[in-house]
Order: sequence, then structure tokens, then C-alpha cells
Amino acid sequence: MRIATWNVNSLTARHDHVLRWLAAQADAGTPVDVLALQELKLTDDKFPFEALRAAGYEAAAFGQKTYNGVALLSRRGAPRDVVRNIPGFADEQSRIIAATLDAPGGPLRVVNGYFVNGQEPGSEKFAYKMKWLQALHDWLRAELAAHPRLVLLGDFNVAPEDRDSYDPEGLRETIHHTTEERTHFRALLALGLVDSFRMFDQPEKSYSWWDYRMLGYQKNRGLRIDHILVSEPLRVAVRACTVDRAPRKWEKPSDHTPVVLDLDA
DNA sequence: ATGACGGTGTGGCACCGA
Repeated sequence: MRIATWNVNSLTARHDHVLRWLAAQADAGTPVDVLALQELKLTDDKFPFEALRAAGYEAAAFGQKTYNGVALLSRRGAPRDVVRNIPGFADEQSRIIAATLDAPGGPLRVVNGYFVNGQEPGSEKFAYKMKWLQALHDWLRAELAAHPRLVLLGDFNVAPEDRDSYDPEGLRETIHHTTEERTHFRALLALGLVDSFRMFDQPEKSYSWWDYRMLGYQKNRGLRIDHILVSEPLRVAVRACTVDRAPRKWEKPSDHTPVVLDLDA
């Protein structure tokens, strides 16, 4: 069971990359079972359900015009019991889609999030980020109680530790690096979630996002802000978690690249 | 302190992302 997350920075612009990457994974003998997408930047009437079905995936989408938007793709049947955004938290922006998906070891609850960016500490957007993170935390407590086999993944817009940033000193207490954001990240772990990437030895300077500007990717000036967290009952089933940098090298890439979880469940 | 790059929209640039 392979589960991946990818912020595509417009599904319209990255439609071919998504299909190409899924096909490449299948050709390599390691097909992706579930793919969580963020930053679709399109409305649901423009979502490519048919093209994905032809590629073997059923999808649930939650889009909006121009900004945000999330989707879950599954090659093991249609997503069930779909929840859009955080229940009880009024939000104009499409940032969460959760669903139950079939896996060999039983159903999995998958929560896909495009977390708020927050722009700058002290700004209104940062305040929104803090409120959103608190609401997510409070809702996940109940979601975990109802669904012990849970995966939380997506673009968290938080670099959890210094080693998740190319310049932790120079960027100290700037966006993605603030103590407040990192405290929220640890609060999610305290609910009983594990950062699957850090269950394993990883190459130093492993990132999932690189700025388009100033040769960010070529210089490996990146951040690890895309994460896959698993609930405690799933921990023993985790086989690997890796960053696949291949699509970041393709022509007109997203600034994010996929993170992949290999789960024996 | 600013802009660099890229996507979107109904534009002649501005806004947003991270």
C-alpha cells in the first residue's frame, strides 16, 4: 500500500505531470494506491475525473477558483464518507478533504490538508493559520477516536525542525520556522501521530519544496514542509517514507515534489 | 529592504505562494 502527497501548484498546469508520475510509479512496479493532491486551483467542474478514471483512479475533489483546492485519488475503489474542510470551522478556503479508503489490512481514514501558509508572523494571515491549526487539532482528536487507522498528510507549511530547512539560522522565527508553528506541529504528534519520514535514517538536507527563484532547486535551498503522519496503530506497518525528487526535475515542475509512504497495511 | 519565479485572472498588471 503506497500513499503519496503532492502539492501540484495548479492541477491544470500539472495535469500531465500527475498522470506521468502515476504511470512511472506503476511501470516501476511500485504503483501508488492513494494520492493526495493540494493547490488544485480549479473548481470541481473542471476536475479531470475522467482522465484519472482512465488511469485507474477514483477521486474525490474539493476545489475552488484560483486558490487552494484538495483531492484524494484511489485505485482501490471510490473514497467513502468524504468530509470537506474542518467540521464546525467556517472557512472560505478549500483546504481539507478526508475520506475512508480501502486497504489490504482494512479501511484507512485519510485526511489530506493544504495547511495555511501564513505569509508573515504577526499578520492577519498568520492569525488565521494559528486558528486553523487549532481547529484542525481539535477535530483530529475526535477523528482519531472514530478512526484509529488514520493518515494525516499534505502540505503542512511548517518545517518541524531546524534540519528541515536549508537555512535554519537565517530563517529563524520567519514563516514555516516559528516557534508557534512548530508547537502546533508537535501538538498534532501529541494526539498520537508519528512523522513517518523521521522513523528512518534519511539523507541530510532532505526537502520537499524549493523556491522557483534564484536556482533554489539547483542549490538545494529547500524546506521539508510536506508530511505524512500515521496514527499509532499504523506505526508498525510503516515500511518506508521517501521524497521522490524526479518530478521536480521535469520541465515546468511544481515547486513541491511528492512524498511517498510505503505501508504494509 | 527588495526582488528573484510561476500560476491565475480579465489583465495592460496585481495578488499569492513559501
